[in-house]
Amino acid sequence: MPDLLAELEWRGLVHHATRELHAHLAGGRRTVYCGFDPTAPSLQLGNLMPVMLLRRFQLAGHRPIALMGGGTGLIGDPSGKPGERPLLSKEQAREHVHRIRDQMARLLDFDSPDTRAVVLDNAEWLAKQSLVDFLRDIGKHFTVNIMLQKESVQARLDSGISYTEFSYMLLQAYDFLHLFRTKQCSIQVGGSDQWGNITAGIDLIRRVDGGDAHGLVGPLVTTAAGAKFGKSEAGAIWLDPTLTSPYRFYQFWINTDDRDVEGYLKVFTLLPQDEIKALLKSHHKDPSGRVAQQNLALEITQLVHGKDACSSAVAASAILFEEFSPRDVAPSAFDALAQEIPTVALDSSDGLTLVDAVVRAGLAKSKSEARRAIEQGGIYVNQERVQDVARMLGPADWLGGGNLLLRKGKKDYGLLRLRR
RNA sequence: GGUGGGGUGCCCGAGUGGCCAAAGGGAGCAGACUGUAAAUCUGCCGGCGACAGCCUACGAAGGUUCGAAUCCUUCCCCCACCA
Repeated sequence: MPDLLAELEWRGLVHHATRELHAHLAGGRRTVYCGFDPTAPSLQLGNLMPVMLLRRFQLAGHRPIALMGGGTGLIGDPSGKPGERPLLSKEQAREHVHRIRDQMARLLDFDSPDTRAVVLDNAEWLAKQSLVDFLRDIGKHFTVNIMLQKESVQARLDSGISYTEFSYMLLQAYDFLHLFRTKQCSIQVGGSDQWGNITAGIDLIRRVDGGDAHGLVGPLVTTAAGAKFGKSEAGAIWLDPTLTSPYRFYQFWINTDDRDVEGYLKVFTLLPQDEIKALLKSHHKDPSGRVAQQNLALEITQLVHGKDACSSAVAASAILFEEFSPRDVAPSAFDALAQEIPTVALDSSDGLTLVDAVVRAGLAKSKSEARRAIEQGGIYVNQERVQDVARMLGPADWLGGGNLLLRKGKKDYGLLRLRR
């Protein structure tokens, strides 16, 4: 078995790990889990690092469990949150669990006989857990003193934390114990904010069962520019293609800052060390070639959205970002583009002003904003800059049977199509 | 419970009767430069608009005034110190 831990170290994926994890891993095939609370209908980029951790364990011969937080999601994890958050409704949680469960199908391997991934939902055991039994069997093993010392709680002591969120770590600890007992799961991984919750579980397992459990958390992924990782201007980048199109997803990675690309290749791709080193070498030699970004985008988009969707995203990017004249583009290319970039169908183009078109295409929130963009030279009709605020759209603007490509700034596109 | 301070645009933060759609900074957007990068520089940055202007905005509701973010009253919420 290859040395997984050394590999993870090299990738900068070990922010914290229990001391004997190395020996534990060397001892044979282990079962490892990571929890995902259904706070949103889809995983987002922030969840990708832990997912990839599971995947790496799996590739190294261990068995992953993706645990859906159908139960814990109802409580709310205070870790890393500045304040109390509204509770998720039970229906919402159920719906989210359902959708996230489906997403896992592509990210982990569910077929290999020895290391087949499993998806579980902690609602299965938490929902029917009796309060009295829980307090007697689990609660007794925690002192409030220790709980108060956890960073996630400390951070909230003056802004306030409800009893509900305060209890969260007990539930997560109990999850670990449950999986330890029923699935022989001995390792938990997660993001760096999960360390406190994970060690709570490890301690519980030792106290109650005298068991030996381990944990590992990855780094807090950052951007060189100091912005939150995984957010674009438009908000979070989702793994669900209906929430963030594969094209947009691909573009997100293509735009990676030079300073971040090395870390991202290591953290998010499955490319082997020598390939990453080679990529970085050519990247340093000629950053303007953006080989590293391209490979990064390609790898991750393929992994998350599949080969076909990825090729479409690449194709669309080629059409939009390589010199081309829209007037020469075949109508079928517009059909392809319509799948990738925000597209609006119109019934008629009568009396349509450019200002309205820009708003309709979602490139501006208001007419004022659209007007401003035009005045500042930021709006392009079929790749040609238009600065006339009063511009009307006429027949000459509609290409290939009713397509009009709008662009705002360097890389924000929208397609208008006439319905016929 | 008492006393003092405060709630301003996406965020921070100035403004104490008209010159305030509200200084300054950050974020964001556009332009130039470039490599769909970073840094830098320039412009923009409530809405509507025939660009003259109109409407909505400074915790909430009332009031004073020709005129209020700025004064008064009540209410809600924060913070500090005291007990």
